[in-house]
Amino acid sequence: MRIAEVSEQYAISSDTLRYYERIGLIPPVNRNESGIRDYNGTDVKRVEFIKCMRSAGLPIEVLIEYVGLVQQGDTTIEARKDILKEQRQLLVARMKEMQKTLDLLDYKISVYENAVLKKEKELIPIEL
Amino acid sequence: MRIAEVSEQYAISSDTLRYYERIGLIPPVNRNESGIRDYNGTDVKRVEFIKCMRSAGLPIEVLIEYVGLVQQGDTTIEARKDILKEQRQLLVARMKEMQKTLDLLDYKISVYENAVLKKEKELIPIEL
DNA sequence: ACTTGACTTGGAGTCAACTCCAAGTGATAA
DNA sequence: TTATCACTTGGAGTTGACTCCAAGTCAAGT
Repeated sequence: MRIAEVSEQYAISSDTLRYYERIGLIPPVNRNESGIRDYNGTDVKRVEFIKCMRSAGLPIEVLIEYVGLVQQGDTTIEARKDILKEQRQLLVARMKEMQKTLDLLDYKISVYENAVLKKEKELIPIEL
Repeated sequence: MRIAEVSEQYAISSDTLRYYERIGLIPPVNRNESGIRDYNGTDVKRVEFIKCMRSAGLPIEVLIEYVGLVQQGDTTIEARKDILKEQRQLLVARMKEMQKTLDLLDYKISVYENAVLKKEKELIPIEL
């Protein structure tokens, strides 16, 4: 799979994919004879994983550490689990914050809806 | 209320509070005789609102637009409602993404837990 | 043979949102 | 009176995460 295909499939720009590789978030992708990236199944899976994690706001630094540990093999399983657990906890905290904000937004929107209704009533006398 | 108190109460740095005022996210706060900010109830409420919205990731630009409309009075109620509704929808979308990520994290963590259990079993022979 | 188009690189630029700094002021404590 | 301390300003610097660019390579189509 060429970079443009991966880019399209996951809606990540080619620039970003190269950037991820440059900073070590994705290990060096294999190249064909003319030096062009050829993403294999493992590469694509990793892109998918990164995309998912990034979409939830996990920092790139943490993800670099995590994929580094994955590369190092089974001895790092505990460390990897710890990272995921910590990020999970931070994610839950962020979601709770967002839920609070959502509740406030819903309340404010309902207040505005009522304000609009009231205005409409004023414009249309009861007799009609 | 002096800036340091507001800062402490809402865990927002004084620098950030001054920054918010400078960019128009908070309207100019009243000063005492020596030019020092004295936040009144309305100011504090606004800080609280901003903090809540920012913690959920609503962009500063959007919030500036919103508080600008609030300043302009009742004629802007529809526009304000539209902004809040749009941001609500974006927020729900982000939360859905995060829920997907949370599910994947939980799955991965459970896989790691099992891997650890398996390792422990290997170390402790059945006979014991 | 030449153009087109997708790729390559290293490095610079951008953006949002802060965060820090130097130099100055004014009220209180020793 | 002098030191301390919280505040003030305008402006510069930082951070995280991209995003863009110029110059070059290579394979395929006309």
